[in-house]
Amino acid sequence: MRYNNASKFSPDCSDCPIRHRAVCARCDADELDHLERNKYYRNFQAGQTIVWADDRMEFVGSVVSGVATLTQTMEDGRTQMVGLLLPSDFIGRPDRSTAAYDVVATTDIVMCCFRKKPFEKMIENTPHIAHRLLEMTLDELDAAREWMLVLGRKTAREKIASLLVILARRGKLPEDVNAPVVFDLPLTREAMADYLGLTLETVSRQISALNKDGIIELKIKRNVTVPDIYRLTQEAGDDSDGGYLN
Amino acid sequence: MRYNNASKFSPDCSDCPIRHRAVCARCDADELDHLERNKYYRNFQAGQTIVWADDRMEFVGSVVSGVATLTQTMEDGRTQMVGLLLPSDFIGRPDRSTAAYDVVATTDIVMCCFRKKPFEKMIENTPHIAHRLLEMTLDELDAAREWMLVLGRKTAREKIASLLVILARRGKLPEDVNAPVVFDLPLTREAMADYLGLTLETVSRQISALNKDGIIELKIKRNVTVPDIYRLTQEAGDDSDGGYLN
DNA sequence: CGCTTCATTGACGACGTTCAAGACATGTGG
DNA sequence: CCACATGTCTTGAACGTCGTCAATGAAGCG
Repeated sequence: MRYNNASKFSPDCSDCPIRHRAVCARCDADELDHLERNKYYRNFQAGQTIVWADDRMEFVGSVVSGVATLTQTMEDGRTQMVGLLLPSDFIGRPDRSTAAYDVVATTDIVMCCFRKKPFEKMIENTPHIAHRLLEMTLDELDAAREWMLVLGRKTAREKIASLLVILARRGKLPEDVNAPVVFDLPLTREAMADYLGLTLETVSRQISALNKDGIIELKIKRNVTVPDIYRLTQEAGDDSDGGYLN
Repeated sequence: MRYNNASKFSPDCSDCPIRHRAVCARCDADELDHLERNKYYRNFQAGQTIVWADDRMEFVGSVVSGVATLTQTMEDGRTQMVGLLLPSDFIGRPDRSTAAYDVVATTDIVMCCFRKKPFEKMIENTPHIAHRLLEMTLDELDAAREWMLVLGRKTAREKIASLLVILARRGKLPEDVNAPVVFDLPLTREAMADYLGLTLETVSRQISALNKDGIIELKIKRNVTVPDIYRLTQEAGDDSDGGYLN
């Protein structure tokens, strides 16, 4: 949406919108300087595949703006999304030459990239990067495990509510916990289905049901208003109200 | 089974059965020396809870022998296993004071432990440990994502077959890929159900079906013979035959 | 305007859950 | 040695959630 070409970004890391959350979060001025000299921006359009599973991966990088997905596909075509990449999330694994999953941009997206070899050297020489990368990986592992509960044990309605809770929280600061939340869905019904282990028809039906029950309000198909986050959280089955995961 | 008390282990890391796979795998002699002075062994019996979710975690450690599970439980009692911990796997997260999940021993188990504070210092001072821990965490993340596909998109029969493939491979070297594999199930039907997002009845039925179809052979309830791993792999839906994940 | 993509809704059926009974193995006490 | 209890597993029958197949609607675009 905003930021649909790389030139909109200054090369100055200190202005970067993901400065304090990305893999560079713990770096000091010197380290940032070094990153600055090696980084380059890349743009991808909505729907474009950023990386193909099993292909050689010659770069790694952070999502600066936009949304991407990690998906896995079986030979008969069944697909499961295994990661949702939002701004500040990291793509690519050091020490591995090929990608394990497809990475697809679901909106226009800007990435801050590094060639893989130099980045691996930086990890070795810059403990702050290595440390932050471990921290982020552990957070992703927690998120994946949270999602395993959703996939394995929740009903269709709870699954939809769980996804909406995540999307509603991400981006919003927890200050106005009780204020209505409005946001656009960055995913199609099919992508949501792939995330939740459902069919797109079931996703559609459950969203309609939540709408009818007043848990959410849909004016336009992709725009959601959540009048009461707490009720939505209850529908998700996560009734331990206060706690936000990260 | 073997190793049901700590005294069976020499304090010498170089004799350790998980020496080359655990968090210490990359350490040199000096570093190992330091670990040796700080480690201590702990035993847990089958069924015993090693860590309770949300409890304070004052140690971290590696599974030396035996099997443990990570599980998550909803208020209404639904539970989902989110990790299966086999020898060399690591328990505990540096930089976090409380456990995120229940950790339960499903067999008698021996762990090689470190108090948390000293271990965090060692991570900072010993890049080999930090690096290996990142590597292991990335592997766990891949395993979790693999499991998300199982939970979200596979049928009950494929789920059971997937679990059996993992258990059959782990421990066996891939040299005799085509030889029959025999092993004991370290999990009850209920634990398998919790792993797979099924009920224990469905697990039982599908195991019986695989037995009837000759994919596996059950003489005793907990002992499985796999005459042809390739057929089992096909039943799991992972027909890209050769590739073992790690 | 037709074409494509995305979403909604209905009818029907399959797969897995739920509820229930019983089998099997192990251990305890009379 | 048997009676009885307990935990684990198996099997059956009925039900319900969600998937499948299909038709229709809504929005964007050349």
